[in-house]
Amino acid sequence: MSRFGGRVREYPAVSIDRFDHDNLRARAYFLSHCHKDHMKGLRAPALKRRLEGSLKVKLYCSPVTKELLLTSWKYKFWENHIVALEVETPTQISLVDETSGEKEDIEVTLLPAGHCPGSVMFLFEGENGTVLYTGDFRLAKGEAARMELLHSGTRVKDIQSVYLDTTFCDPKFYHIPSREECLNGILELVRSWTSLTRYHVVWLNCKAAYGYEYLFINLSEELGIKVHVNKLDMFRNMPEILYHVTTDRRTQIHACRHPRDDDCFRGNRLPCGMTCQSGTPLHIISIKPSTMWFGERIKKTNVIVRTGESTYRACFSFHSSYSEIKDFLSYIRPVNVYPNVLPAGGTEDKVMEILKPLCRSYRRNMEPRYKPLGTLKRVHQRDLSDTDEDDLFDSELTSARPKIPKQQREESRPCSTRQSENAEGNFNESSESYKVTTTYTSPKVDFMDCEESNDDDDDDEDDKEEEESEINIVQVLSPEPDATSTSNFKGVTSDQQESNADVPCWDAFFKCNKLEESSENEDNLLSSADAGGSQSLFSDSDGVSDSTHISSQNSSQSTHISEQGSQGWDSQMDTVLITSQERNALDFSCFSRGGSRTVVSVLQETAKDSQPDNSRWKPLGQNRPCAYDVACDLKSKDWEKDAEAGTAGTAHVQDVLVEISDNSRTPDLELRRDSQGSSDFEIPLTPDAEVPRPDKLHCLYKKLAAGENILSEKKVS
DNA sequence: GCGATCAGGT
DNA sequence: CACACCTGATCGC
Repeated sequence: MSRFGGRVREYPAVSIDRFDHDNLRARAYFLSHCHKDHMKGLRAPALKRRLEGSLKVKLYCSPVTKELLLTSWKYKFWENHIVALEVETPTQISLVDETSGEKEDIEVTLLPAGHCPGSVMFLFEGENGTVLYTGDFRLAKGEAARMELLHSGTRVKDIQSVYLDTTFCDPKFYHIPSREECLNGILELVRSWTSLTRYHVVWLNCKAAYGYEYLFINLSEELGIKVHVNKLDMFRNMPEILYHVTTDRRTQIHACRHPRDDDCFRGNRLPCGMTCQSGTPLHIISIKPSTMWFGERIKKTNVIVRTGESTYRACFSFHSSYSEIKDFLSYIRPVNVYPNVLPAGGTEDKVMEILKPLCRSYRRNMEPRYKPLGTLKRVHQRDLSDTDEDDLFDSELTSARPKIPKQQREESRPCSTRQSENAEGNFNESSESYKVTTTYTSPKVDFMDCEESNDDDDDDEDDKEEEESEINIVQVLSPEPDATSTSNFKGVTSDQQESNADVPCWDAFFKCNKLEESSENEDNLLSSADAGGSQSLFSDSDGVSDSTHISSQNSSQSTHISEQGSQGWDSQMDTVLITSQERNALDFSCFSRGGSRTVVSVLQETAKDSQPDNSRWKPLGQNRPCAYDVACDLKSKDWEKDAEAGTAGTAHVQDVLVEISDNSRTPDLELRRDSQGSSDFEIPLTPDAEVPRPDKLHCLYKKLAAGENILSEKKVS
């Protein structure tokens, strides 16, 4: 929870996300998003009074935030005092002191924050320097590098201070599965359940807060099932959301709530009261979105955990993980950083210890630090969001780093035409491994801070885990093991392969982006190789493997209110607050659609991170797609393509065999981790050490296994 | 009666 | 583990 006091040191005349106490005297207010902990004092009588006596005081926020806020009658009195600022559009604001007439100009730019609909970061530029207030944010690695307006020319702006969302700024939250992984895990679970019969319904046990909309949208898009919610009037001007939610209870996906909804559920009743449909009792499972995280060295990420007979938890995070935070900050590299949040059990000092080294004000001349080897080969090309390595010896001047060249970004930018052109040639490679998804998973795994390493005994461990699965590991996708679901999966697999073969889509972009990314960042090469290699190298005996899903999907959560008329919903698109023309920015599509009951599994390996994801729908200058635009457009575009191709949609597949992957890859992984700038656990590489090659390592492992002494081969000091 | 705060719950 | 919210109790105005 935010403990930000509302004001930044550089511009004390503005208040952000806090509206009580001293903030009552602010000359301008800013609201980053519509979560209650960022709205303290916003409806207090004291502030209301102040507004009534003022012509000048305004509240600035994104159009979506304004819309959401004003939907509540409690905030209606703000109506004439809110100014919606278009995202990524620098705006000059005069801060006038109404009593003294004193005036100060400031430029503010809203940047998408990926936290919930309408969520933004504020970039302030003025006489006292450039300040970035992140609000709450979830940005995948590399996203900062793609934000045009964080740059000036080709370099990152000189940012004095960052006020940072440090919710998960603790190494124990090292990795949180990407939005796509989580989304697709949920998707496949919901798909498998709801496809059994129409009486199989899912209750998404979501909190009463904005932020789950992209989940609803994507489930609805993929499965053609709208999501039942208690209220949807706040989305009345956001057709891309509105279309996918409903107040009609006769649907198979529910996200409705009730004060005692857990009791409802226990009584086989949905929070909305539904318990049967046309006389037939419903079969309900619940899925509770929860944040799951993984320590640095965990080897697998199960994004779905079965917690009971018919209850599941699904990974879902509104906030950036530790590694994402570090990536972000080390790219921005401000002079100062101030945490907005104290992570659980953490102290300010502890957080600062982590953050300070990523700032320019930090003098690191005490001890020499070496560039980890992994970065050497990509110093010029890597993903610029990578952490500090290549600045290790640099002075402040160099902290303004080149952003990703526009052209490159353009390539990552989904564009339907380009996509279809490229698609076929590209997608095969990254989509060659498919697996029926049957996810075995243990609650322990998911909520554990897995520091256990994925070293040499991976195979053994895997065996062990499979044994465990007999006991406490559950089969997620066939909650009620029955022939139906099982055969369903199998059939699906082949379908999917077919469709993947025919339909240009997700994978095309994946590949496309991979190419893009890989020119900057070797990680993707690795994951790409992994994805391709895993299947042939390690096949599961029964074609069913312990897995997590990943796949398509986008969705940055920050949003505009926007139109996007396409296909089926033109009729709903008539109310539009803002027009963000971004067609051409939109699609990297890859949505399954239509009748496809694809089941895809992705064995995901933690260290791979979410790199590929980032590239797919990055905010790209002014034409950046908003989450919903993207979601919508993706669908429609894909639909079109599917129609053209005459095939069912496809789902993206990127398999990385977790369990196995790693004997041969361990060194790479290690290196990658190092190179991504996590400095918590690793022992720094010896400066001129060579990276062991997989074959060499294999040799070493063999010797180790045989009890031979390998020390003679390596110089040990 | 209202709001702020805290405890407790999900 | 923690988020973001709700409810209910208590306190002060």
